[in-house]
Amino acid sequence: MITIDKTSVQPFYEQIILSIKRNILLGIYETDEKLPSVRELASNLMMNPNTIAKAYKSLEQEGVIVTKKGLGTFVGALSHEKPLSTQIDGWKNKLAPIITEAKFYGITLEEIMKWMKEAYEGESK
Amino acid sequence: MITIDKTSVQPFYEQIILSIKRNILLGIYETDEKLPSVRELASNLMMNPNTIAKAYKSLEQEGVIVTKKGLGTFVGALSHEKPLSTQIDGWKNKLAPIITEAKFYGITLEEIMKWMKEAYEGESK
Amino acid sequence: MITIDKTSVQPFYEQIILSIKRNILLGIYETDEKLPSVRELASNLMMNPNTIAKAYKSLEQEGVIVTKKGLGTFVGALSHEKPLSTQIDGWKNKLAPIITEAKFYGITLEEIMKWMKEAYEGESK
Amino acid sequence: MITIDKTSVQPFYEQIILSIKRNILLGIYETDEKLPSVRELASNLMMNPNTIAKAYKSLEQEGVIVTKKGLGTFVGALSHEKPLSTQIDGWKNKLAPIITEAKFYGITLEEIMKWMKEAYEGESK
DNA sequence: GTGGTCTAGACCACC
DNA sequence: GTGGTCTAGACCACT
Repeated sequence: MITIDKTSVQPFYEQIILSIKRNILLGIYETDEKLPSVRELASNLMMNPNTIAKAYKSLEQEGVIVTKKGLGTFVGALSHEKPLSTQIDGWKNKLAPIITEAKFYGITLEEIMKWMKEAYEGESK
Repeated sequence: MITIDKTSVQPFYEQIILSIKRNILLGIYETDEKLPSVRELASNLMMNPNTIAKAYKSLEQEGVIVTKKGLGTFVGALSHEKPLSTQIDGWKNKLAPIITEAKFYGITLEEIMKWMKEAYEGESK
Repeated sequence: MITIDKTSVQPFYEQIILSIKRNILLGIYETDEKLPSVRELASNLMMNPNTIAKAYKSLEQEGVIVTKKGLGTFVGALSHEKPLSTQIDGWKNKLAPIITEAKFYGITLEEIMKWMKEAYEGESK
Repeated sequence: MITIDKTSVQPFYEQIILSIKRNILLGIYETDEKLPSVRELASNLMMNPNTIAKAYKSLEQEGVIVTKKGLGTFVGALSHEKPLSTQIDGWKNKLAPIITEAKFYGITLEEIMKWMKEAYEGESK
C-alpha cells in the first residue's frame, strides 16, 4: 500500500506523507482505520524507524492522522476537506519557480497543462 | 534586478539561478551582456561571494552563461532554446508530488490551471 | 585507494574526481558500493570536507555517483558507458594544445603513441 | 599570423605562447627574426598588453625568444631542438589524466590514436 | 579587478 | 552519522 522510490530526490519521509495522503484520497485508508505501526512499516519498507516516525509526526501535526497512546495511529476524520489558506499559499510558492524553469526550457503552457492533467487524473478516486 | 528572499526555504544560490534565468527570459539581460561580478553582486545582496560563485558556476554548466577568467561573466547565446531530455525529466519529477499535494488539499484541476496560466503569462518577454 | 599529490598544479578536487573514476575503471569500486563519507575522506586526506564535497557533487552531476542525504554516496550504475558528445568535444579540446606542445619539444608521433599506449593499458580492468 | 580563440577555455597567454611556437615550427618565424612588439600585437589582437607581455616573458624564460633592450624581441636560435627532460616529464604529467578520462568515457585507444595523428599531422612543417 | 581554489567552522535537513 | 548550505577570509591565475 505504501511504496517508496529510493532513487527519488524527494526525501523518504515526504514520500511516506504523500503516500498516506494518497491512500486516504483513494479510499484505501478509511476514517478511523488503524495505520501500520512505525516499526512494522519500517521493517516492510526496509527503512529506519526514525524516518517513519518523522512522517507520522508531521501528519499528526497537520491533523491527518491521530495517535492514541498504547493503541496506535489512526486516520483522522475528513481532515483533508479543509485546507488552510496558509497551506494553499505555501503550495503556490512551490509552483512559481517550477513555472519559471519550464519557460526557460522552452516548455509551452500547453505541454505543462497536458502533463499536469495526466498527473492529476492519473490517480483518481 | 536580482532580488533574494532571505526567509525562503529555497537556497539562496537557487534563487539567484532562477532570478537570472527570469531576467534572460524577460529580456533584461541580453546575449553577451556582462553580468555583475561575483563580488559586486555579493555586496549588493549582502551575501558571501562564494554563494554567488556557486550560482554562476551552476549556470555555466547548464550553458546559460559563459565566464572568462579575469574578464567576468556573460550571458550565453540562445542557451535556453535547447533543453536536454534529462532536464525535462527532472522537471517533470518536480511537478508530480506537487500535483498530488494539491489534490489532497482539495484544489481542483481548474484552479491549478488558472494559477499556472497566470504564473506562466505573468512573466512574458 | 584515493591519493592526492598536494604539490600538483591540478586542483585537489579534480584529482579526487579522476582518482574515483580510475578506481571505478579498475574495479576497485563496484556499482552501488558506498564511497567513504565526505568527512571520513577529508580526514584521511587531511583536507577540508568542502573540497571533497565539491568533487562528489561534480561526479554526481556527471552521473558517476549517486548521493542520498543522510545515507552516503554510492557508485552509480554503468554511468560511464554513455559519454555525451559535449564530453567528447571537451576532451578533444584538451588534447589539441598538448599535441602542439609535444611537436614543439620535438617529440615524435611514435613516442607520443608509445607513452599513450602505456598509459592506456597501464590501468586495465 | 597569431590568432586567438577568445571562446576557448585555454588562457589567452598560453594560446599566444603556443601560437608563436607553432609559427617557429612552421618556419613562419625564422631564427633572429623580429617579433611584433608587445603593444603592436596587443592592438592587433585587441588584448591587454599585460597579457602579451606575460607570454613573451614566459617564452624568454624558456629560451625560445630573446629580448634585446631598445631593439625588440627576436626568435632564438634552434631553441626547440633541446627539450629539457623536466619539460618532457611535465608534458607527460599532462597526458596521464587525459588518458584516464578518455578511458572512463569509453573512448578506445584506436580512436585516441586516430585523433592524435590528425592533430599531429594537421599542422606539419 | 575578475573568477577559481581551498580552509575553517557554523547550522540545517535527512536517516 | 550523512550530505547540503552558507559565511568568512586567504591565496592564486588571468586580464
